[in-house]
Amino acid sequence: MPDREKYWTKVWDEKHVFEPDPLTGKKKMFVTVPYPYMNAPVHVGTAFTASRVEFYARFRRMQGYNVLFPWAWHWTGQTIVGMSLRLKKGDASVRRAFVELDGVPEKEVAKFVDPEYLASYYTKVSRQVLKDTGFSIDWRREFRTIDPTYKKFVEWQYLRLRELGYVVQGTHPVVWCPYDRSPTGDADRMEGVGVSPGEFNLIKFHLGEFALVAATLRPETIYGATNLWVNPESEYVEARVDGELWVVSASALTRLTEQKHEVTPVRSLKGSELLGRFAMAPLTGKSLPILPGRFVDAELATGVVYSVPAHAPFDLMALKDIQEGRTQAGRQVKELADAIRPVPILSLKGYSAVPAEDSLRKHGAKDSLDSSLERASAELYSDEFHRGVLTAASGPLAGLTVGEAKQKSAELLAKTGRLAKMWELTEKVVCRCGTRCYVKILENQWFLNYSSPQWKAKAKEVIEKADVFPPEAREWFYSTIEWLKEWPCARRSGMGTKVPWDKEWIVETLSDSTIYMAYYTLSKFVNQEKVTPEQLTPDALDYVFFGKGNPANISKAVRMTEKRLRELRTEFTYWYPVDMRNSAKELIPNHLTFFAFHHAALFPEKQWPRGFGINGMIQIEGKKMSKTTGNFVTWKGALEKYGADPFRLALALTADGMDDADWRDRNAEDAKVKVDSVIPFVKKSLRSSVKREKDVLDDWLLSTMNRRIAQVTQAMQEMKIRRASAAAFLDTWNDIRWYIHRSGKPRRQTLEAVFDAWVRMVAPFTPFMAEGLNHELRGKGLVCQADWPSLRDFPLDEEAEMAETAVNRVVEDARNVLKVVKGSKKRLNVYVCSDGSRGFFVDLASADRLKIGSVTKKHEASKDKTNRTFKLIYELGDELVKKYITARKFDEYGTLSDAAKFMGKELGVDVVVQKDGEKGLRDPSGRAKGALPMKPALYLE
RNA sequence: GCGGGGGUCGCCCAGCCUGGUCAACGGCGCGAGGCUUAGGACCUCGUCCCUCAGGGGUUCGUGGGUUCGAAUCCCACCCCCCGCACCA
Repeated sequence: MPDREKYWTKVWDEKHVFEPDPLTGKKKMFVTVPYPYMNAPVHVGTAFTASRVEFYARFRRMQGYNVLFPWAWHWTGQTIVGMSLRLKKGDASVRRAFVELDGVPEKEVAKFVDPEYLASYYTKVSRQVLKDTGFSIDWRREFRTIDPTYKKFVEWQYLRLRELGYVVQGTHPVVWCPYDRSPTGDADRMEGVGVSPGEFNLIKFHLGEFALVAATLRPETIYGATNLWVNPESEYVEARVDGELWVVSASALTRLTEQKHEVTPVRSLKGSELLGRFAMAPLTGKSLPILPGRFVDAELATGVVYSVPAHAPFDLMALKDIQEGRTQAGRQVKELADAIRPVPILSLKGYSAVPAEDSLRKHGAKDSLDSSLERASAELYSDEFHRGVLTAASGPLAGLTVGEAKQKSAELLAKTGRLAKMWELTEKVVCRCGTRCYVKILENQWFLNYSSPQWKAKAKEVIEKADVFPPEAREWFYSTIEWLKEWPCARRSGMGTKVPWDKEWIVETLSDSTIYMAYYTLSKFVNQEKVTPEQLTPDALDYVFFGKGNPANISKAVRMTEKRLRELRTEFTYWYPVDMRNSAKELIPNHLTFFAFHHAALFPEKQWPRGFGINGMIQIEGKKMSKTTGNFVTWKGALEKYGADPFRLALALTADGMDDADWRDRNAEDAKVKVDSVIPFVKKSLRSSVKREKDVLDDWLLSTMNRRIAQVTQAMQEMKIRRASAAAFLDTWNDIRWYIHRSGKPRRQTLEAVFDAWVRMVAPFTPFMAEGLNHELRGKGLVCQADWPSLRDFPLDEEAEMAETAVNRVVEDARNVLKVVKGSKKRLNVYVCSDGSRGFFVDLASADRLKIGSVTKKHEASKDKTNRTFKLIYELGDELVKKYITARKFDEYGTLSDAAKFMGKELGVDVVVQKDGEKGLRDPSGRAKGALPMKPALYLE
């Protein structure tokens, strides 16, 4: 860490500048960012999101707000525990990620088998990184989400939510890992990401007194069934299921148990024992042979399927496997298979009568285990679903579309009593631990009832009343609120807070982080050891956060002084509500909306969040950041490579709105060069400056500063960090450069005033450099505590601005001409328009359309310029024209004459400015009379 | 599929809400010149096409439409990104 950064960090620290306490009468600003999850060190994505709040915090502080920017660490949940576990089991990829991507030393990794150690290590590293980056955080309020006091807070929150009826119990199917004994979300899966439970139809085929139970998603094909498939190698069972006798795979039986069916096994048998027997189909009454299907997965649904070879590539192929000898079969079984012909039951344009045959030909599968059959099935099914119509072969389903027939067939089957349902995964799902998952019905789970219309309405109100930056994000919140249903808010495993009334469960991590911002007001006291976990009873917290109850009695009950208790309350009411919460857009559909829901439920309107800031995701060198591809940059890595200020500036300049931010080394290097050259530039400029009276250029620069300050202020208030930082850092710099270039002899007093404002404008972005520069310019005080630049110090001067515009327009026009004109030219004649022409322009621009006639009458001499003048009025634009009309004192001729030397230098020719209508005019080509206001005539010779 | 956001002159991106000031801001890259012992950095200019007078032509995903006038408004279509839940 460079000395400059170390020095100023220490100064900020010693002066406690970022440790705000309630100050009566001072306006406050409470800004937050979601705490990062400590299964990894913070990375540039975290930095991007958090830096937006950091810039905003520093900006608001300079605007005079008492700003609180706290920080904490997210430890709760399954992920950290899961990673520890995987490491313990010797998973090489986790270890590699720790060492190679996160940069953890080997001897530390060894200790990561303890999840709390893992999290504490990353917390330690990340905290230091944030400090080194110069974040203006009040570290006195730091906490981890497994702290006993935090748990007290969450317990209290859930007790109250439950009392309000927002926590309900329910029974739902989940993707389940029997090894972890826990639901398996996408993040926990090795295979089958995105797969969710679906309901399969179980169709019972009579097999003696038993039912051979086949599973299908396509009951509408029942009329095309020619046979049944079982896997000859797999275990099957005869069992009593919900009072009936079923034959299903052994695996199916355990899963049926998990789905709350009543199950008693009778005897097991091998799949092969079923081969060659016949089972009777419902609806059709056909007797269908049971054949060996090697593709049948006993772990999926019932391990029995029925065969529709006309429409299912798998079935047709499996049949051919037997017929062509690829599947071993006894003679009797083979004869049965040989006799089977596909039975088409729907017509499909673009296919022959047996679509599965076409499909097989197209995809060229070699046997029924060929993986291409997956694709073939999906494609054929999609076509059939969208375009297929059931034929007469389907009896009562004839004429229906596949979608309609699906429903109708299920109804018909249900009527015969030969339909049951079973939850199943449409694709194989494997847990990170390597265990195959299935669907389990979880009973008596706890849910947050986001379905409640009243709650939804209130949450919507929270968003409606808050600022949302950028405004496009608002719609996303509304649709999320509409769309949210019951959210399972408790889990069996992982770190976290136990559900206070049901200690078997742990509050799920997205649900324990919804109102914790309130806890920052308390954590200060906890860290100062002024409050213990035991004191944070629900009653005490009711008082602190709701103002409920009698503080005298409560303080006695929890053995805390009443004064202290009231202090906690004061701290909360001072800081709340949250004024700005910023996060990446991916959190809109969950965390940020939950945050709105929970505040709506628990707090009165005046404590609802006031502002939401949303940013895009981070990309690295134009590609998605990803640990698996190694396209990953840690915050620490970037910080050490470029230094705090360049890192911050590069982040600020990356992106605005919900656009994805692209982290590129080049940009960071560029930012470093820029940051490093500010102070030398300022020093050099001041050295070259002179003490003198103000001229029009000084007025121009001061006026331009006014506009920059306004622009930056506005952008910051709208969380347009990129725009703000670009204007503050780069555009202002260019303005100053232009002034120096244009003026030749910059005025010292002007530069001093401008630099003084500039250093304050860039301070939120590059605070270390700014402190250093401020120290050199002012010699004392801290720029982070200085006032934000005031517009009043930089008067607008429209005439000075117009003068610069006039000069630049001439230079631009002349360049155009010089570019086109061949031959060497020595002298540029600039003819400013006559007063008459100016009067005509003014009258024409201010006249309304109908009175143009009288204007032209008044200005006989300028009449033939009417069209060109109108065109010019359009070209200049309303704003400039208005300015021109009001600026009576503006002297175009004087301005351009004064700038003649400058223009000459820029253009490389002598510039002579004259005014049309003056006597002694030198006008060899007769162009002078064509001059218009802000558009002098030019003549090169 | 559903929901949200986008597609702009080599690249990144501003403009779009509130139509004309838009060949379209800014940055990067590239080219020329300056500065410098040299390089880097820095400064200036140029960077869609044509043009010996400040002009003209063709552009803002595609195709239509509204309008005197559309990057901006309307309709349809194509493409990209994000989210879609027992998980941070």
